[in-house]
Amino acid sequence: MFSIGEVSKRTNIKVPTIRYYEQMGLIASPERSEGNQRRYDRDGLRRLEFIRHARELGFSLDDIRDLLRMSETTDAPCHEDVHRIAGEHLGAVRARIARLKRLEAELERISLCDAGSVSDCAVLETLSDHSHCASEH
Amino acid sequence: MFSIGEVSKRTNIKVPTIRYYEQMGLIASPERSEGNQRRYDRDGLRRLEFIRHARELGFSLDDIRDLLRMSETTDAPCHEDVHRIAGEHLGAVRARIARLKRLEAELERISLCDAGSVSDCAVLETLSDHSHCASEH
DNA sequence: CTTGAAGCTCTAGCCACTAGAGGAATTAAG
DNA sequence: CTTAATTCCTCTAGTGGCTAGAGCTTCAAG
Repeated sequence: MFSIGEVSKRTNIKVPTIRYYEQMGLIASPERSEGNQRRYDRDGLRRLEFIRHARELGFSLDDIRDLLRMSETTDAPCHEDVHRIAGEHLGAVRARIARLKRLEAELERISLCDAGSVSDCAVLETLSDHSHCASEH
Repeated sequence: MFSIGEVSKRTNIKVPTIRYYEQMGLIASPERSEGNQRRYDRDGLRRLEFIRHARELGFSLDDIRDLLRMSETTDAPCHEDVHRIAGEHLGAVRARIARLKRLEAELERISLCDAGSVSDCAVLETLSDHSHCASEH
């Protein structure tokens, strides 16, 4: 049995966040000690690890609720849903990467321009004038 | 003189967002018509374009407040600050790209695995078991 | 002059936490 | 066994960056 602090250390999820997940119905209310403190078992720990991992992958708490529900039942259609959710998410992640790469290029241009030659540095002009952009966005 | 709706169309910033920026002190309160409606001039428009562009580059409203302040004064140290802010931001963007690429790889693995062979599909196991990850995160 | 779109202010909601107050329980040291 | 430090509890409120809606007023086209 683990205290919430233990679980926090093991999962790298902050204590208030664990309580928040409980409140949001992502995890069941765990048993309590005589003094009303939360006590988690291995299963609770696993569930939180699942959640943290899915969060790192960028899934919303709503998605995770679905994924967790699916992970409890083992029917075929549910698993298709898992693939659908992951697939949708993959698209979004790819779009974000593409977008960030454009931003990277522009920021590079901004932050590498010579900071010494003050007056003709185009940083702020770049920020205000869209036509300076290397790519549209 | 442009109405807030005009400005919204020209800058692609939604009307309530423009009012929000005013409330947050990012733009000055514009003149008003006789009937108390906001009227913007070219300068107001430019300022909002600056903001939108900086937002697209991922700067926070706080950063943008600084950048705007700098864009009004033209001293050397300020411009160095611009470079610093942009540089810091570049680092963060690069980190995000790297992280997203790892996620992309993992999501690819999840969403491409055969949805037909149900029972031994490792999607949910992947989500729960960190050791399956191709790279640590 | 009418009507419908667009404007106004104000409050509240969104997500996923995070912070703080004020108090109770647990644990390690002496 | 007692003390002191730490962790835990609940509860409320705040964060960023908007977004939505209610209920009203103003503007512009026909």
